[in-house]
Order: sequence, then C-alpha cells, then structure tokens
Amino acid sequence: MDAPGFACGDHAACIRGALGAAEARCAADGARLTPLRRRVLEILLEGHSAMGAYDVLARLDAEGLGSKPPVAYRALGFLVDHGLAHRIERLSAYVACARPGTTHAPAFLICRGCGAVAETQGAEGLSRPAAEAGFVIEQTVIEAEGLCPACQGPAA
Amino acid sequence: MDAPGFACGDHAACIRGALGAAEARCAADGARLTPLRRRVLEILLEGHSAMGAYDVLARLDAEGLGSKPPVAYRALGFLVDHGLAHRIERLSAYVACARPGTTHAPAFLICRGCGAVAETQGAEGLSRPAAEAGFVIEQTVIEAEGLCPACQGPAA
DNA sequence: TGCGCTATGTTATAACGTAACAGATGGTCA
DNA sequence: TGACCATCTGTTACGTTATAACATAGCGCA
Repeated sequence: MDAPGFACGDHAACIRGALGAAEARCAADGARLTPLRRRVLEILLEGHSAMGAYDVLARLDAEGLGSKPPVAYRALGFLVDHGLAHRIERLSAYVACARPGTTHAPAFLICRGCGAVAETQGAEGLSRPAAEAGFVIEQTVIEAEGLCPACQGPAA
Repeated sequence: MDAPGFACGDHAACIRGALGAAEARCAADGARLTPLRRRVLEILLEGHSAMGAYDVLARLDAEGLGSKPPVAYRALGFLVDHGLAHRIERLSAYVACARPGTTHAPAFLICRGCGAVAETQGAEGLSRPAAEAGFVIEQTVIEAEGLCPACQGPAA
C-alpha cells in the first residue's frame, strides 16, 4: 500500500511484507503470533479494508478456527495492542496496519463509496490545544470520511 | 465553557447560553426545537460530559418523556444534525456542542480519569494527506484520550 | 509430577443501534 | 369546516457490537 493511498501495487507482496513485519514486531515484543492471531491478521490484510469483528469471526468459523465472539475480539485486541492492526471507531471495524513496526498516531481516510480505508500519518494538530488545556494525550483517533478518487467521478 | 478547557466558570449561565444559541440556530435552520429535543439538550448540558444514548434515555424515562431507544436516538440525531451536539465515537456517546452556531470540524479531549470531554478547534492536519491521496473529506472524527489537568496529580 | 503461565473455548448477557409501522399534532388550503 | 399533508412521537421487534466470567488445553520448568 502506498503511503497515503488507496491502492497497493502487488497485494500478495503487500501481505507477505506485512506478515513478516508482524513477526518481527512480535519477536521484539516477546509476544506470540499464534496461528489464530496470524490468521486473523491475514484475513484483515486480504480484505484490504475495514472489517467488523463479526465478519472476521465468520471467516474463522468457516475455517473451523473459532465461532464465538471472544475468539475474534481477543485476536483483534492482540493485534491492536501490538500495533499490527487498528480499530476504526467510525466504523466499529478493524484494519491491518499499513506501517507495522513504526510507532505512530495514525490517521485514516474512509471512503463511504467503496469502504476502502487508507492509513496516513497522524496529523498532530491536537498537540497545541491539548497543551493549552493542560491535557496529556495518550491515544488519538483521527478519521476522515469522504470519497476516494475512484468514487468521486460517478455520482455516489 | 472556556475555549479548549475543562472548566466553565458558571454552569447555569453556560446552560442558559447554550439553550439560547440552540434556539437561535434552530430558528435560522427552520428546525423545531421541541420540548423533547430541548430537554435532551439540557440533559447533555447538565452532565457537561459525554453521555450514552441509554443514559439519556434513562433520564427521559424517569421524567415520563419516553422509554424506548428510538426516542433518545432520534432526539440525539436531531441535535447532532443541527450542530447542537456531537457524537464521540471513541465512547459511543454524545456531548452538547460547546460552540453552537459556528460551523466547525471539532476535536475532543477525553479524560479517561473523570470522563470529562473538552471541545477544541478541529486540527486540520488531515487536509494535506487527503489532498495527496485525492481524497475529498466530508466529515472528520478527531478525538484524543488522556488525562485532564485535574486527573494527572493523583495516580490514575 | 505438579505448578504457573498463557492461550483458547464456551456460556451468557450487556450495551449500542435501527427498521418499520402506528398514532398524534398542527398547519394549510379548497 | 374538513380533508390533506408533513412532522413528530410512541412502540414493537430485532440486529449489531462487545465483554464478563468461567472452563479447558498446552507448555515450560522447578
């Protein structure tokens, strides 16, 4: 996936790279990328857009890997905790991280036409007002909803 | 309520002012601030922090104004549509707008200690990456979670 | 072997949200 | 005045999202 873009040139390579980075990250953290967790990450990567926890769960169920909500939520929680996936609050959904391995405050562009989600650099305009209010930021949610290039031409 | 702050000097005055501004805004929009909608706005203003739709509904129910979810969700939807309240995605909750009457892309500072929510100016750092990606922004969600000044001293 | 840790499996339920239809209210216009 | 229309409110029923709590399994190691 390109930096702030909606297209990745080679999706198979994109997935392989992300999985490799995820393994490196887990090794560095002393965390275990178990088969279940790895499969959930793959499912998110394959979709290349945000998926609801129950969508992921349906995939797991079809593969015999689990059928109850906590299975999906725990795996997703693990991925989010380790920076391998992000939760999109606006959609109550999850996406694979486009930049695993780097600590970041990501921002997301969400297309309401096709549902694609692009990850970009976190616009840190919040620092100044937070400092003025004496507020200490721990996490940020920065999401924009609109139309991606492909969905702008035809009337939505 | 002060601009980016967590305290309002005089809450009763703060509520009166917000209600007045809401009435002006509805008049300008040709929208009707019915007793139910007005009461929901008052409930949000009294709390001075984010409330879940079901918390609002419980208040309405106690006052005999409605007991079913759609009653609360419709009133909250009206307030959000007219810029009189905002939805905080991170909390699945709602706050009264601190700046009714002005069109804005608000940002929020959410204290995880006391639950207070401060509204600040929308940090528009998203414009540049969006433009680079050819993305047209329609709405933004900009929220930071952390600790307000009052909750930083004592260990959380 | 038995302990302790982490991960996974399962039950049950809580919390959040909405589609669809029914009734009430108030304005307008022939 | 009365028919009509639009909007708001009331209600049923259900769908979606999420988590607490407890049970089971596997693994390393003293």
